[in-house]
Amino acid sequence: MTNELKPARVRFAPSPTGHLHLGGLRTALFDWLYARRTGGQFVLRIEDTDQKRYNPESLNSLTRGLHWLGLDWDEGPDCGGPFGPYVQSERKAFYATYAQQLVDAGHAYRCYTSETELEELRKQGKEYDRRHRSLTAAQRAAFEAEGRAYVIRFAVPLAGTTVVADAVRGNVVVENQRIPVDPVLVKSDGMPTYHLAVVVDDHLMEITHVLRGEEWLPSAPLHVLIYAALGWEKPVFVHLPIILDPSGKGKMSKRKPVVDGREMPVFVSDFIQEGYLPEAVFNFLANTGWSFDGERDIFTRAEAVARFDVKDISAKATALDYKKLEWLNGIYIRSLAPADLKAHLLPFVAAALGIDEAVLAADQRFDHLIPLIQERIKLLTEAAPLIDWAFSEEIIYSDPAKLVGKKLTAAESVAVLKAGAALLQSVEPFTLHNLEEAFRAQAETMGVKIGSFLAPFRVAITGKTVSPPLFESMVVLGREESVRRVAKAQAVLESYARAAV
RNA sequence: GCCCGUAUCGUCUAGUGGACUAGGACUCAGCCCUUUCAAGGCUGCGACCGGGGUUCGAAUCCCCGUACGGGUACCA
Repeated sequence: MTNELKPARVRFAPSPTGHLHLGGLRTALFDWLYARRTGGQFVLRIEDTDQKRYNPESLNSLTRGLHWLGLDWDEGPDCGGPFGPYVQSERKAFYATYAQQLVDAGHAYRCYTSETELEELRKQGKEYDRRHRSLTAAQRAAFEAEGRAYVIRFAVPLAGTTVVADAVRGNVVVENQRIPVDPVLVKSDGMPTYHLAVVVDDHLMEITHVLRGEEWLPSAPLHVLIYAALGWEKPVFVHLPIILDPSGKGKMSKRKPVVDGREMPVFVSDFIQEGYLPEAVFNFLANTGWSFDGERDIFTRAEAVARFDVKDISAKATALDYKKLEWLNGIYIRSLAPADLKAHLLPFVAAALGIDEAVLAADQRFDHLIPLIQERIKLLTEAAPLIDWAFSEEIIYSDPAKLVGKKLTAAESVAVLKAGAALLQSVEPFTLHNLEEAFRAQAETMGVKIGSFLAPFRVAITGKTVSPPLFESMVVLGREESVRRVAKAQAVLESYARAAV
């Protein structure tokens, strides 16, 4: 298709403080979508300017999460690029240079107020009072002579307004007086704050579109002011709507929300662990805050890339609909070729059953079971409980009453089981078709509805009242084991029937 | 408190002044199919936050109110 959009340079700039969150993943996804749509570049940059909250493990989980979703970047800490380094802690020299430039131009100043002094102000309900904004040379020299630590603060204009041009909201106008009083640009430890670093890096890396969460909108005017003070051209701001807790009240937090009594995943690692397919999460996330069109909910990566545009992003915060995500995951599971589903299922089922992956992979029963459960699961984790019976040595009929078919007495169920056992032994060959034919004929002969007739066998074979299709299950198990289970069930039910009388 | 943003079925959304008796999807209910459970098919319930304007005409534009969300750090 013709590409009418200019190639964009976008970046995903997470801070490595913990696990990658769904909201962060969505931001990364939109970044990627826009870069790919326009034929531009997707840059990964690590914003680790807060050494107190730095968590070295988060970088791994971050790249793992992005790769899992199928996102790739053109420049970043791992692969380098022409605008490196891509880790902010390695870019301190840049920030120092531009901070000094701002100070020299009178747009920023050294503030010697200590954190304890600030704390006292705060206790009195006051904010910073710009006390060092216009120090005389002598005052400044005195502080320096004392060896006092300082921060560099931005001198926010005392009057006027600042306009943030946001691609999804239009112009947001803010009075400069409402911008927080002279925000810190460089901390006393020499590290820049987000505000300085993000502006310097986005400019130096030639970022054209800044996609980030809406929580940044309030500080965007400050950023606009910094761009102006430095004489730089601004990027296009695209503030993405916040992803809300499923209840719709409040941002998603680290705490797992509970839906229908179940705890739902919040970190990307949770989604991986709980059996979600990356394609489904991709599709779902693309639909939160953006939509393919009014009619289709399901689309491929390529289709999303071909249609994505930042101007179509919604400004409305969205509650996470886990039910819909699960439904979508089910759709994607059903669309998988059996071999692919097997590959996805292997680690989950092997772990749940306590079987070695290689052993399970070679087990023919597993192959035969997969098509039987494909349309019955929404999550990969749901497979094991559906097929564990096929791999257990012994079925325990702890509740013999379950072996009784609907509208049947225990004694009648014993008779059913007995008749079926005979069939299991005689059917030749032991195939789906033959079994079904024989059982249906027998049920009719005995005047029992097929559903009731089969119920005792379902429990005998699988130990459960809900299972994959029965005849298929018997075939998977084989004649011998099927006969053995039915015989045991029959014995259990007989003694239960006797006791009941 | 102050600042900013947002406001269509319970949820995700389509809708950019007339094509809207407001469309799709999830959820929920019912029916069909059916060896259980699913899957699938069909049907149904269900919304333009309120009030003022502007206009021949408003879900769509403006104002006020309300509600919700976000921000208000030497965190990002």
